[in-house]
Amino acid sequence: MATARDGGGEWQAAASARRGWAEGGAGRHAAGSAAAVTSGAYRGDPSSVKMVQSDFMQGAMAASNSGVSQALPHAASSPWSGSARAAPSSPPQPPSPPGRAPDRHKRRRPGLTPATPGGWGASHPLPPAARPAHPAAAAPPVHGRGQQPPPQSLLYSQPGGLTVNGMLSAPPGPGGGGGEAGAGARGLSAPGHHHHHHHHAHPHPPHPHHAQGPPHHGGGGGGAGPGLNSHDPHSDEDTPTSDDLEQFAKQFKQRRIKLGFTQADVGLALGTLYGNVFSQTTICRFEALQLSFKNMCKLKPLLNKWLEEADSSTGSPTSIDKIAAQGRKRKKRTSIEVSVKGALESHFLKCPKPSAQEITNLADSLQLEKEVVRVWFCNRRQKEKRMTPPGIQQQTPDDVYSQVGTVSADTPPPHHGLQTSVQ
DNA sequence: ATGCATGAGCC
DNA sequence: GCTCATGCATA
Repeated sequence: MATARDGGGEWQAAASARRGWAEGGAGRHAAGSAAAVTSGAYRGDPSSVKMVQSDFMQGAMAASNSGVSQALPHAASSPWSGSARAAPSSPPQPPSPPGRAPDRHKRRRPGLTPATPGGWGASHPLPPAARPAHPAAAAPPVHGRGQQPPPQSLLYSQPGGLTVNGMLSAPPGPGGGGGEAGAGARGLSAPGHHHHHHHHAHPHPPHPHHAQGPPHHGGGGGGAGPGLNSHDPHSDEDTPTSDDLEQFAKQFKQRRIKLGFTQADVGLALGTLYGNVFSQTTICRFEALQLSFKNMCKLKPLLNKWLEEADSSTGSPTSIDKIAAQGRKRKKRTSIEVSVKGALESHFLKCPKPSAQEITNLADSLQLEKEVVRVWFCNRRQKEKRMTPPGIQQQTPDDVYSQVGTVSADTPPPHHGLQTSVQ
């Protein structure tokens, strides 16, 4: 027990074999002594799982599956915004399964099911108070979570079958033109100066590891006066500034909540509207600015459209299901012990990018699988690149009565456990 | 809300 | 093997 071992090694089912997790790894993970445990027992039942979770509102996330995004390759590599390394030559070519021929290698194509009747694990116990008479077109959260979804027959899941409109193939962006907005822009500028994207020719971020200079958070001094910006953001379809993104994210969250939608609802709705489904996680991270700048830029237009849709509440019944999870199983999440985590962080401070050998040593000394350690470092680095470093808190307009200490002198709490209320 | 994980694309 | 986008599973 308490080992990183899987409950029988079955989680590796379908395509996971690629990583060799279950192949050669079977013998080496005697790891878990005390360093890491895989909490809970895995459920190898692809059909019975999902929907078991959710105490509050996370129901819909069960429905989201990685297979979806894979089915829409153009979703991952922002076609409208220049991407540093995302297929520069991939046209917004919507539906063409064979069209992805130019792929070099590893491109798995999950046998996607047309639609899953029970896929909509749906959402949430809507707070009656928060649910206005706005049955937005996006995600009609009318039926309870355990209930049968209405016999919808809308299929959009198939890459070739979707194309609800022409919008998919015609992103509002500059297309291939504005290709420079991408990676280089991640370095946020200090408030007061708008960063001008000067793409770095080399993969060296100007700042090794420290706060990405998150723009001022509405806090400001003195009071409830939000007169921070003279201009009105959230209207630009082109490369927004980090400040714009912050504003938009905040506003988006407000609206979303007012309309009574959960993050999961939105993620699903994006799928129904544009064919790109997103999980609760992603929406959450967007709102919290915990994505890379580039990623934020990519998502913003989508969310903006959703807002418009939801706002106008065009009562067009557009609920659909999404593709269900395939047999693909996932490695059980390793739970790294606190002390071990501390050790990892120490090493990270000294060396954010340890060599393979170092990783091996570290893994050995910590009694973790090498992969776990490697992934940990990857994730750690990624975290460093987020727009908003953990610890800062975005205050909602409700928090205008902040401390009287004027221009902030206190240290913000390490984490915010306070949400606006319902999710 | 977040930690660990997967996978595409790249080098 | 890395980065980056993304999400399942979990706290």
